[in-house]
Amino acid sequence: MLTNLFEHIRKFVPLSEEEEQILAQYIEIRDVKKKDHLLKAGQVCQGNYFIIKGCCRAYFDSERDGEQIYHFAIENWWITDYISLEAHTPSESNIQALENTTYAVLYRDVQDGLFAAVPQLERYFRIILQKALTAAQLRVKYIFTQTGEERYHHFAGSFPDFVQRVPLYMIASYLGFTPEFISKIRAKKKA
Amino acid sequence: MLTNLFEHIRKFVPLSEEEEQILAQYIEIRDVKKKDHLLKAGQVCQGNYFIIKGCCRAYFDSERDGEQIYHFAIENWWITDYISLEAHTPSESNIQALENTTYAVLYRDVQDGLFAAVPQLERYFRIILQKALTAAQLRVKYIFTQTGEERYHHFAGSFPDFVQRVPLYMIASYLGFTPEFISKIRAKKKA
DNA sequence: CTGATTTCTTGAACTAGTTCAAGATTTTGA
DNA sequence: TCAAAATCTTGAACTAGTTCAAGAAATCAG
Repeated sequence: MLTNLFEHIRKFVPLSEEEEQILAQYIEIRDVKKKDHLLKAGQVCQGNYFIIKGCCRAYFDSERDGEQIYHFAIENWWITDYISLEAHTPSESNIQALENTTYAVLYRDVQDGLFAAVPQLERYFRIILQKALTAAQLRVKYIFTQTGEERYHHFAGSFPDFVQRVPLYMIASYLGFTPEFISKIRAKKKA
Repeated sequence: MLTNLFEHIRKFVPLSEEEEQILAQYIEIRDVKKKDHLLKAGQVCQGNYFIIKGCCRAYFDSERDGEQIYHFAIENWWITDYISLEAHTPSESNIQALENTTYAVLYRDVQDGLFAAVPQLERYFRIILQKALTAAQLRVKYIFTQTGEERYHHFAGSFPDFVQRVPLYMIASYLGFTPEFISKIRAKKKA
């Protein structure tokens, strides 16, 4: 069940079979159905979620324009609300399954114990976080230097899987514009 | 000279005096004058910069709208181009001093050696990166849920130091709009 | 298989923020 | 101390993307 996670970790740091065993004791595996929530606004986020099978989105409800999606995750991606996780404050965002999903949870309150037992996991997360930060900076770059149309084509080119699996109006939300606008872009392309 | 850095590290992990000595051997201290570059587009970014005294910006040249600033740093902030640093590819961005600046460099190629010598620094960077990622997610949130006007007031409220130290047109760039627009916002407030 | 729900499309009126251009003010370096 | 450079302001014309409204198409649960 945790094979995905073990392999993902091995891309960055060594991990023996004994260490796999230890890790497994610190991790909880869960299932959610499509549309169920891994985290709801108001709850304090308790951990980091690794998607084993399925697809999720993280979003907040903004009074102005309904839901604003800020992150997607599919197989082998981590997803969480760092704001809530770090500050121990109630989350302002929701994490929801877009398909029936199996995921692993690493709870915040056991994380340091795990790092003490398997020190190179501290390194693994350092590397993962650095990659996530790189991606976040790149995202800001694209938001500011590309038009909506360019951003849509760029995203569709970079993540064709998402365009398949996720409704277009959610991609519109993630990219920061309206579903109507995405429709108009596509209409243009056919012509 | 490295007192700032040592204290910053101690906010997150313990650090003995012997470890300070070791760390100091891995770090290089540099000075740049206002307007000089810590990193220029085209160079491969070689390390992570910690601002001891001064103020810098990171930006790329976009053909569409001139310079796009994606990060500022003042005393006790780290700044680098993770995209270039991580992929070992020529940077598309520039890091420039906005004041005469003293900074510490941790070079990529000695970083692992340092972590081996002082393991809790791996943890320090994990924590720092998590905070940076949180900030980056928050930034995307604000970009998408607030109007330009709200974003300006929010930024000015959260980072009054920057509004003092950095020209307004650079803040406009960082927030993703034009200097003219920021002028109009301020004109409105006075009225 | 079928009605209900979810997702996608289209068009017309609209607005937040841009662009261009020019002048005013502030800061800087020699 | 003063000219040059950098920064900030203002107004008028403009545009990328929104909003609203309504219908069409696709998907889903029972």
